[in-house]
Amino acid sequence: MQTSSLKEEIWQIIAAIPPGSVSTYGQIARLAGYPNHARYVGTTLKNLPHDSRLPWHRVVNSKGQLSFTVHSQPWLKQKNRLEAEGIVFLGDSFSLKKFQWLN
DNA sequence: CAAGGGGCTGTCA
DNA sequence: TTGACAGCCCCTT
Repeated sequence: MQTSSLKEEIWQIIAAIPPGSVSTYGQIARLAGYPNHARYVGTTLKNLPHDSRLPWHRVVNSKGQLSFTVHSQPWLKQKNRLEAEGIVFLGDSFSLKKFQWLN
């Protein structure tokens, strides 16, 4: 279909992230063909409908940390989902090198 | 039609 | 090593 918007391209890519792996905003933007759109990826996820099935929790920043305020409600939620998939947290972050999605 | 903002990133000190 | 700053582009008012 005519995915006339970057938003849909981004959704497609995120939907392809396998369980137990994570990806960064920059990586997703790059896969979509837009190297400098990392920020937009974040904005797009923020605007996702609540009934969306996208694994948005598998998207983190380049430091191996969650982009929310540490220990905040959404932060904990994302952390829980990741741990449920096998990601092991070391304090407030995890080893990005170890869990990042290799495409 | 024009302006502003955003769940980021990479570089420099 | 950690902290701070500016830049990137698309969508919504």
